Amino acid sequence: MISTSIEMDKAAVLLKLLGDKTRLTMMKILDNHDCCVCEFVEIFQVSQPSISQHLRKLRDIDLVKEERRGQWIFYSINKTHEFYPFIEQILSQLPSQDDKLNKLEEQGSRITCC
Amino acid sequence: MISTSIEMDKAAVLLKLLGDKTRLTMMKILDNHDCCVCEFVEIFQVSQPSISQHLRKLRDIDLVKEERRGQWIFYSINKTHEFYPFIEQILSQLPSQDDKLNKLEEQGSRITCC
DNA sequence: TAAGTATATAACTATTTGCTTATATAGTAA
DNA sequence: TTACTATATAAGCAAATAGTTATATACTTA
Repeated sequence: MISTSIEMDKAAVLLKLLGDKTRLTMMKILDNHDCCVCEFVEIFQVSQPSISQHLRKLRDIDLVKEERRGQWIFYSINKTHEFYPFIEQILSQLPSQDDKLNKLEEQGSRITCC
Repeated sequence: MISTSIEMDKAAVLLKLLGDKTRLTMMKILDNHDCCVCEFVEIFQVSQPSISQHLRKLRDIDLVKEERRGQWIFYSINKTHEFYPFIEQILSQLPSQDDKLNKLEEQGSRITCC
């Protein structure tokens, strides 16, 4: 059946996107907090373009939204995505990543940046 | 925390494995039925080595088990896997792939082979 | 035993991926 | 305006991926 086939296609695409530790952690964080690019750069200790490219992949299929706030661009989860319930159910089974944001806060990186 | 990090690692590895349409469909089928290699070859219309290689990846992290039955080697889901509940919850949200096995049955491929 | 069938592995290839550095774009503030 | 900050994009590269064909292994059956 065509609809079935399309859904498996879409599911595989989503799972592949989540099948990268950086993106998976991003999504887990974004599920509870909006974040800007520079925060992710700090958290993952990779280059800013690398973070931008991960976010672009997530944005390209509408999993996340971007919103400019002054100098910064904040990313948030798109909870209206057709597949958000699917994604959410996966994310809910992962350990909280709040410690990473807390660490930023302690460093002052969260406040400085956003 | 190290344990958290390890779990995100493992989850990403699992999701990456599921993030391939062939393997995802295999897992969905195996969740309800044992299958042998030649059935998958018929279903996916790719070469036998390609199927063997996908199954090997799934077996390498113990997601599936193999069992010889006479001339054939049957694969089944390893329901005792530490992460099986995680996997199962994903698979449960996918459309049934039974039509693919039914089609084999109609062709006589299922009976002939296994 | 020899021939046939099922599966695994090896070797190769084209494509995709995730990273990097360099640069472009866009907003902020002096 | 000019300098600065935040982000995106381009280009290039090494590694990973998924497929192929050729071949090896292992069981079945005559």
